[in-house]
Amino acid sequence: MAVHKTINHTVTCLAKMPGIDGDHAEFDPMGSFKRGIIGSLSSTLSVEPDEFEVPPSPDLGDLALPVHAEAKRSGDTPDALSRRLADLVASAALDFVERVQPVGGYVNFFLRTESVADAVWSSISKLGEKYGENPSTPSRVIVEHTSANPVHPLHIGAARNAFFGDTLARLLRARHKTVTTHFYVDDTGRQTALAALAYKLLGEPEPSGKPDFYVGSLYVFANAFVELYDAKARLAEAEGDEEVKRVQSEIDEWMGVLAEQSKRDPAMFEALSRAFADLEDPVLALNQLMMEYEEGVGVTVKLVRKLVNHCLEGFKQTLRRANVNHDRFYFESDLLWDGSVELLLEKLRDSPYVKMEGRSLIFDAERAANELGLKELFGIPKTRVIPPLVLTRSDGTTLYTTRDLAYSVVKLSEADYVYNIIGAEQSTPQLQLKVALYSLGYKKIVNQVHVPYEHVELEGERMTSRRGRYIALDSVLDEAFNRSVDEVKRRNKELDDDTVKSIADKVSVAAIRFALISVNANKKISFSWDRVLNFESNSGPYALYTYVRTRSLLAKAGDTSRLQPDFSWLRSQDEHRLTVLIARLPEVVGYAADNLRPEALADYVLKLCDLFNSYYDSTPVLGAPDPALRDARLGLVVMLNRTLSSCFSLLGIVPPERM
RNA sequence: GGCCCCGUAGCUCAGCAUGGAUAGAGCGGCGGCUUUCUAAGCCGAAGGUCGAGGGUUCAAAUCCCUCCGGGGCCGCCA
Repeated sequence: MAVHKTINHTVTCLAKMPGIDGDHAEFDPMGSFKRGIIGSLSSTLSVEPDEFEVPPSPDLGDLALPVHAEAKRSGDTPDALSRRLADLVASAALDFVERVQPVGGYVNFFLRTESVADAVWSSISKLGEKYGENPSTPSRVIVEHTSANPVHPLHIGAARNAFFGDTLARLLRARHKTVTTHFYVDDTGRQTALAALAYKLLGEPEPSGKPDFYVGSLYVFANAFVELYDAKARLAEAEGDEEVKRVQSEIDEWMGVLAEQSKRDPAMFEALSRAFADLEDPVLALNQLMMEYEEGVGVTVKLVRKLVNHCLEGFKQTLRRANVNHDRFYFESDLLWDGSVELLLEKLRDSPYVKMEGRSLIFDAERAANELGLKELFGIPKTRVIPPLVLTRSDGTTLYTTRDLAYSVVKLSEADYVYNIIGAEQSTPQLQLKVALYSLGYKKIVNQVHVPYEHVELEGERMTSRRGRYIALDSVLDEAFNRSVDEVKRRNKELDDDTVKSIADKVSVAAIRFALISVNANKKISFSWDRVLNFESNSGPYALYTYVRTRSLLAKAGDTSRLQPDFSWLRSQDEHRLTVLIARLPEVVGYAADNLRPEALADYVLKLCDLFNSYYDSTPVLGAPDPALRDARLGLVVMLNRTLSSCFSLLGIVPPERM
């Protein structure tokens, strides 16, 4: 076909131009156009592809090259320079450039719809579901995410972490990185010991109900009983009215927690209040359990691992439901038992930046950072003071960050880059960790990045797992599912129950993932049901709905596999804009992955949907007045369908065939 | 007190990395659209001292400084 000759001609031409990577042209149509333009300017000016901008309005073109800076360098006026460059590009008569226009210091390029569509069509024909991938330098990457303490169900805040990490991993794979996702199981801390203590007191029964919820209940009770014991002891020794008042209010607070939790699980409350009352000293029992687990004492190891695995089983069920995947669960305790932590502690004890204070070991991160020039290396201001890091408790047991040092060494031995999705409140310890490891000679730690995210708040307060005050991801999934079932039934009365459920399942996950991923990670999210159950514009379900419209069109069109559209028929503004936007997917993927900003992809999806829905409303596809026009529009729908599918797969959502 | 993050329309958010062309969406409110491919949709009008003030620049929501408001962290939680 003539059309296909044109495509191949365009692509080969680009591939032969200096500095153009043939393989890359196949992945990134827009990039190849930029390179083509750069080629036509090369006699006068050297331009990088990323100097191009997207004009603020499509009326100004599809690509813009700002020349203010160059004009300043060369002593030209921006106006004169942009006119000169525009003439240069025009005289090159690039077949994909419809028009070049110099406007106030910019050179604006209007691309030919047909050329862009041909390039995307060719790319999609070759790549299929890989369209959107944007290869970069290959490297091994570990993304650690979720990593919630295995003592309570995943709440909606942990879900934000999980969705962010999972989406980032998908984006990095689209950059052709070799990605391994890790869930770091913090099974050695005080939190786990609390739940384990309660579990032991009950005689290690099989959990009733979903296991992570069962463990979560143990944890809230254990924590409350221990806090109460501790507070009461302090009350006995409290001096002065103010002190007494303060401790008393703490006691009231924990009594309140017990009351709330006992309503949820009266039987467990009864059993545990007796068991804790019988304990001579719960704090002592707790510390002993913690110590035994760190030392690897057989019965304790069995107990804690059993409890932790119950909780992880619950996590896995929930995460599977939400399409979140982890390649590996890494147990923190293993690092203690195989001597990795001790090895690091030995090195640290010899470090000039470490000293004993009282009975605990302290690392002077500020001095280390200053003497080794690490603030500059890590890109933080010189004025930022890094507080000292406590490495061991007075009883010799380790703290979270200390164990995390050993874990970081493991991760860096297995990957070139490490992204840790961890709450913003841990910025300081994460920085201390980098300084400590660098000071011990682990220079590769510069490649470990703490990716901070802010919390999901509940009615203006932080959710607290310790007090049992949180919204579980399971509850949100359930609620969204029920709501989706209603909506699907209302619109599709003829569907059988299984189909309805299958659709509702996809819609609900899309709603939640989309809602949480579309807000920049360093902004707090205030949880509201309205937000996560939003099925209208700017939502996951809206995007799915748009996709379903394309599905439905394609299904009605019959077999499109041999479609050979002549895109010269695409002449409307909407068609042009849609085509150009579709062609931008690879660069959006590149941007989102490289800048750790998955929300950019969500934003892109919404733009595509808005444009298409408006087009759909105004323009008949199947009923187009001419068969060739129909095929061209159908071809556009095929490309949009492919583009949305690729986006969904990157966002971890699965589109239904109808809804 | 020191440090980190946030502050854009009534509400929820894009845009800020690499300054650039009239600051964009959605929700809510207002007014319309369904004999036509799924109305979870579309179209229209309204709504902004980009927290405040200074500075750098031909050009600042974007960079720098100060201040205000909210959140977080600051020695044995994670």
